[in-house]
Amino acid sequence: MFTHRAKYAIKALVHLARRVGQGPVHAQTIADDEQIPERFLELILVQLRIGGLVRSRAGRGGGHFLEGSPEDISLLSVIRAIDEQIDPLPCLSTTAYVRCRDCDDEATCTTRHLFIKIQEQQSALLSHVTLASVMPKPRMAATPAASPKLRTPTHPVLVNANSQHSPTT
Amino acid sequence: MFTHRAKYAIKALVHLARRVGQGPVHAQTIADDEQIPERFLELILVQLRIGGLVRSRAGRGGGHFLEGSPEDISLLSVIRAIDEQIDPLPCLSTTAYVRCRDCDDEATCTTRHLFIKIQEQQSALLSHVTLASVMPKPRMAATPAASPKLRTPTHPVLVNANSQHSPTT
DNA sequence: CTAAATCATATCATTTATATAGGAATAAAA
DNA sequence: TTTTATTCCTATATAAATGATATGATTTAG
Repeated sequence: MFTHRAKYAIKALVHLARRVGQGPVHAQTIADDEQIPERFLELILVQLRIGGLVRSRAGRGGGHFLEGSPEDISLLSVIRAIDEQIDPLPCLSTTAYVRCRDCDDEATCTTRHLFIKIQEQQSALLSHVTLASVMPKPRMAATPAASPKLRTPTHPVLVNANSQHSPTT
Repeated sequence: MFTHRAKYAIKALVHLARRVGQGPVHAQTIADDEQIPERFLELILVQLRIGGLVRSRAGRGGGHFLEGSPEDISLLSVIRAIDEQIDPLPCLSTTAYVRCRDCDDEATCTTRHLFIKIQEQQSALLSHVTLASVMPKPRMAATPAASPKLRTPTHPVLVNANSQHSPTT
C-alpha cells in the first residue's frame, strides 16, 4: 500500500507538470483542484522541496513549481522524498539502518538476501515511471480521431506484463 | 516496507520448506530457531493455514507443515495471506474497496490508472518469487567444489535487473 | 486421563499515518 | 513603509495499524 501522502504528492506533481512554464501555482489552488486538505498538502510540498522535486517562492505571487522536467521525475524519487522508509526491511536501509534482532548473521540471512532482490526489482520498477509517462502527450493536435489511449509513448512507460489486472488484497 | 509479520511468515515458511517430508514442526521449534516471538508466530501460522499455505495438526505430536510444494508458494500468496491490504490504493482492492474521497471519477483518474499499472507489475514480481527460489538446491552432492552461490536455478528466480543494489530510503 | 500441542479471542502498548493549528518568515504591491 | 498574500516551521491531536502478550479452550496421541 502506498500512503495517502504519496498519492497526494503524485497528484500535486502531476498538477504542476501540467502547468510547466506557467509560473508558480498556489498550494491552495492545488488543494482545491485535487481535493487535498490544504494544510496537509503544504507539508507535503515542503517535503518535495527538500527532496529537490519542486521549488517554491514565498510571499505574494508566490507558489510552487517543478524543479526539473516531468521526464526526470520518477515515482521512485517521489516515494523517497515522501516516505522516509522505503526499504523492505530496516536492515536494508542505508540512512535508517536498524539491525533485525531476529538475525544472527546478515551475511547469510536468507530473508535479507531475498528482500535485497525484491528491493532492486521494485526500485527499478518505480524508477522507470516518470511524471511524463503518466501524462497524455498533448503534441500536434490531429491524428485521424483514433483512440488516444494507446499513443506510443516517447518516454519510458510501464510494460504491460501479461496484464490481467491481477487479483487483489 | 514489508511488515514484521510478513518477514516472520516467510522465515517460518522457509523453515518448513527445508523440512518437507519430515513430518509436522512445532511452532515452538520454529520460534526458537528463527527467533520469532512464539505466541506471535502462532497467530501468523493460523493466518497461513487460513490462506492455505500450511496445514496444522493439533494435539500431541502435532505441528505445522507446508500445504503445497515450495515451488508453488509465491511471495505474493504469502503477502496476501498475511497483510490484509496489499493494493496501492483502497480504491483498487476487490475485497476491501473504498472509494477515494479526493476522486470525482475513477474512470478518468490519472492516479488510479497509474497505480493499477504499478500494482500489476508488483504482483507479477512477487508472484515469480517462490519459496523454492530462495532455497539452495541440495541436489546431487558433487560438482567440483565450485561456488554454490550461482547454481543455475530450476525454478523461476528474480532476474538481476541491472542490479546495483539501488540507493535506499 | 493426561500431556503436548494447536486454536480462539481479547487486550494492551507502541508506532505510524493523517491530519489540524498558530504563527513566523518572505516578498510583492500599494 | 504598510498591507496583503503566500509559503514555511513547529507543535499538537486523533485515529488506525502494527506488534506483541495473555488466558484459556480444544484437539489428539499415547
